[in-house]
Amino acid sequence: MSSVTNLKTDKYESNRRDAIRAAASVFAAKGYHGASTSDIAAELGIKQGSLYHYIKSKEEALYEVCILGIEDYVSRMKSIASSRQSPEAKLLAVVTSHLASYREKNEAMKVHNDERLYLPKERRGELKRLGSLYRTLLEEILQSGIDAGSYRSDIDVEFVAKTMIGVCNSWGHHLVRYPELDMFEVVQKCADYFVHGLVETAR
Amino acid sequence: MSSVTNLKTDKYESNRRDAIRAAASVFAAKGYHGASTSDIAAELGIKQGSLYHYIKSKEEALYEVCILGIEDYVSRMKSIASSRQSPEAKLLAVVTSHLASYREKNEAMKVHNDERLYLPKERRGELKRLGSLYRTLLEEILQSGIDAGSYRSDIDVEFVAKTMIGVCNSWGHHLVRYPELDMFEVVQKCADYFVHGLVETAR
DNA sequence: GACGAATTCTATAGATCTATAGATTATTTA
DNA sequence: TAAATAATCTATAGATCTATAGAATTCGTC
Repeated sequence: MSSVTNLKTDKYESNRRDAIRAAASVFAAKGYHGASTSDIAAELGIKQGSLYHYIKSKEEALYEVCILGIEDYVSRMKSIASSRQSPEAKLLAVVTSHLASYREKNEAMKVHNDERLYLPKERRGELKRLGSLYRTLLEEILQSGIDAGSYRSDIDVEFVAKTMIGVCNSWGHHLVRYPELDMFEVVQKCADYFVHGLVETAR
Repeated sequence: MSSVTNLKTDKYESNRRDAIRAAASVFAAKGYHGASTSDIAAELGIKQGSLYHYIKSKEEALYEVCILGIEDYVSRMKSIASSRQSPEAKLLAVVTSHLASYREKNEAMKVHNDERLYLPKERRGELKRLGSLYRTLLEEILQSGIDAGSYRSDIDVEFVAKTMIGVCNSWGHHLVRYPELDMFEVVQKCADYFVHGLVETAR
C-alpha cells in the first residue's frame, strides 16, 4: 500500500530531477534570462506547458538548480575536510574535487556561480549558508596547514580561500569551454602554483 | 564650416557614448538578456524608442560595451608593458590596473567578461584578438621576470597568466559587489600571493 | 525670429515568453 | 478490464520586449 504510493512518488521525483537537470543544462548554455521554459521542455522532450507539472515557476527551477549545484560541491568538501590526511593532501583533493565537478558536466555548478544573483534575495539564504560553509571548511584546512608549519604564518586565510575558489571557478569555466584541456594537468599546476607561487622556494 | 559639422557630429558621438555607458551599467546589473532597452533608455532619461537614434540594435549595444570594456584594459596593459620598470613592478601595476578598472565602476569590463559569449561568434573576432593580446603581454612580462632570474624557470607562463587574469576577475567581482573592500589591500595581497604562494620563501 | 537639422516622443506591429486551464492520453491499481 | 490517477498535450490570456515609422519638439545658425 504505502510502497505503491512511494513508487508513484519516486517516479515523479525522478522525473522532477530530470527536469531540474535539463534546466541546469539550458541555463548553463544560455543563461537564466536567455533560456526559455520551451528550451527546457525541448531538452526533456516534452511540451512547454507540461513542464509546469514538475516546477511551479521558472524561478523555482533556477533555485533548485543552484541548490543541486552547490550541495554536491559542499558535501564533497565536507568529506575531504573530515578525512585523515595532511593539509597538503586535502588541498589537492579540494582542487581536484572542485575542477572535477565542472568536468563531469555538472552544469548546475556553473549556473550556481553565474546566475544565482538573479534569484530574489529572500531565496538566496540557503545558498549563502552553503557557500560560507564551503569557504569556512577550506579556511580550516589552510589554518591547519599553518599550524603544522607547512604554510607561512603571515597569510590571510580568508583572502587565500577566496582566491583559491576564484581560481578554481575560473579554470572550471576553461575546462567546460575547452574539452581538450587535461583536467589533471590543470589540477597539478593550480596546486603547485597555490603553494609555491612564482619564486623559487628553498627546499 | 567643417568645424560646425564636427561640432554636431561630436555632440552625437558624445551622446552615443553616454548611451553605451548606460547600456554597460544596465547590462552589468541585470545581464544582457535580463536587461531591456527600456531599462537602458530610463538610465539615460529618454524613452525606449529614442534609444534607437544611437544604436542599431540591442546586440550592437552589447558589442560596443564589450569593446569599450576591453579597449581601456588593453591600452593600459600596453603602456605598462612598454614602460621601463622591473618585471616585478610591472606585475604589481598590472594587478592594480586590472582591479582599478573594476573599482572605477567600469561596468563595461564586467559585461565583457560575463556577457560577451552572448554575441554571435562572427562578432567576437576583435574581442578575441584584444583578449589574446592582453594575455600575451602579460606572458611577456612573466617571461622577462624568469629571464631576469626573479621567478622560477619551471613555471608554465601561459598557465600563470591565465590564472592571474582569473584571480583579478574574481576579485574584481568582489570589489564591485562589496564597496567596503579596500582595493589597495586586495592588490597587495594578490601580488604577494602570486609571487610567494603559501610556503615560506627563503630570502 | 525663421529655417533646417537633430533629437526625442508617441504609437504600434510583430515576436516573444510565462503560467494556467481543461482536454487527452498513458499508466496503475483493484 | 474498468476505474482512478498521473502525465502530457493544446490553446490561450496577459505580459513582456524589440525595432520601426512618423509626429512633435528642441537646438543651432543665419
